[in-house]
Amino acid sequence: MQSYTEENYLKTIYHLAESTTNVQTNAIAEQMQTKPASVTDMIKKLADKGLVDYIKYQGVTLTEIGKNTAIDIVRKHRLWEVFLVDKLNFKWDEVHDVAEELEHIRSVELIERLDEFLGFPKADPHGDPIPDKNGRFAKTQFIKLIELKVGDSGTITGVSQHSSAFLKHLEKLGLTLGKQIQISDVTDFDGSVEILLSDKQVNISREVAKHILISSNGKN
Amino acid sequence: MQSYTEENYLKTIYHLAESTTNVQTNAIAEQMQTKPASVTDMIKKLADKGLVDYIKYQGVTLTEIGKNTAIDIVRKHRLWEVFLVDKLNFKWDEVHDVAEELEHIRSVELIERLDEFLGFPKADPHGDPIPDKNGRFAKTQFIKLIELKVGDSGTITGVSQHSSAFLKHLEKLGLTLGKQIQISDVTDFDGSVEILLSDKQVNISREVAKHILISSNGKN
DNA sequence: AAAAATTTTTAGATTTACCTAAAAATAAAA
DNA sequence: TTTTATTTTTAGGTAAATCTAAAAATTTTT
Repeated sequence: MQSYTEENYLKTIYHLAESTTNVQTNAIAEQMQTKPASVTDMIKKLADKGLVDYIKYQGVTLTEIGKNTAIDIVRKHRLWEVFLVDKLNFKWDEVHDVAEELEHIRSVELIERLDEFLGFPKADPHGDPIPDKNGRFAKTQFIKLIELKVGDSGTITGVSQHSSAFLKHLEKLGLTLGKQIQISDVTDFDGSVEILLSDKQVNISREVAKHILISSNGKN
Repeated sequence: MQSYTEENYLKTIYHLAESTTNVQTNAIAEQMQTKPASVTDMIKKLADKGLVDYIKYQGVTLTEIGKNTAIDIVRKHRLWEVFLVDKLNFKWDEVHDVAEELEHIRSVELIERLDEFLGFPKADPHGDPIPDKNGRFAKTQFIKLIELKVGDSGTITGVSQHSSAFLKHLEKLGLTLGKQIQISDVTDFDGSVEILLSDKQVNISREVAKHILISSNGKN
């Protein structure tokens, strides 16, 4: 059994490991709003518990057990987000912080029943896949909107940024999950992208385009 | 903002204050499965924060703020219990421990929406009243089954013991909330009570009878 | 009202998760 | 390949919540 803090470290390492093999101390510290020295302390503890593999100065990787633990927390986080949106009518930009607390509630029974109550959802309100109770989930084949070329089209199926500010912005522009879009133009000057969204032209900054995930359904 | 631990102390003091004016150190320690020395430490802290009034060797009482905080935690606990039973099909003897964790989730919005989602319930699965968002709730006029006389009848509307063992036992005997009962006999020897429950005779020990709460609807 | 028993508090330690400041290792630049 | 910069670790310390053992206050009993 891990403390909330340990769980948060494991989750952070898990997410960081999606883009690098060896997760670095500083990256963890930045993500967790703490100091590198504190991270080193905790990493040692997690290593002692067999949840991470750790070589001094080389960063960490999750062990099998550590990874499963992290995935379980991610599962809980995402299921709670679905609950908040589907049942309690929260908006997708309001759920993150509460789910961040709820994910630590320890009851296998609770989560299994919640999963059932929600109808075994496959994705959370941001399009992220929800692992099943064995930790399995489909590797999603998303492409970042920024990587599409003029003429390409697809469906918005996810976002890679969960901040309220970002999500509210998307909402305002009408860029919500499930919407069909097509790239009409990419501005050389600032890299902003002009997209066609149900007969309407919408311009989004490069920064925004980086965090919208598309399931591509047709090349130019 | 209080720590989980502080919240648990406040809640415990609140419950103990239902039967005594000044809550004693040892009583808190016993209830919280900790040592009196730890209780003294925490009481000082709560007193510094203005949540309890404390005179050395004289026990504590909750201040207005402390009481409101405690009531809010009780509200959350009971709403979560309703959620677990009504929505996730937990049994009444399975909810206590999970609710004990859920009650600490800090989000006013979450609780208001949960309350609404559940249809603003007035009582939890054990018959305990749920305070509204202003902390108000009806003082319940329960009488302990043990205090009834032969011939008295009433409805089971609550229990004053939430342990799984006790609740499972009641379940087995058919003594659940809403059931009509009448006292047919009280045994001199061991104080056990013979009751009439929908044309069936059921015998319960004095210990059990102490923890069943009846809303009396007729004297002998 | 003294003696005995109980309750409560104090004093001093421990553990967890942090921190700062300085040292050590690694990586990047000259 | 040195020098410089960056990253990471170590050393030593703090605050929260706990503990044990002993002292102090209160209550009960004789």
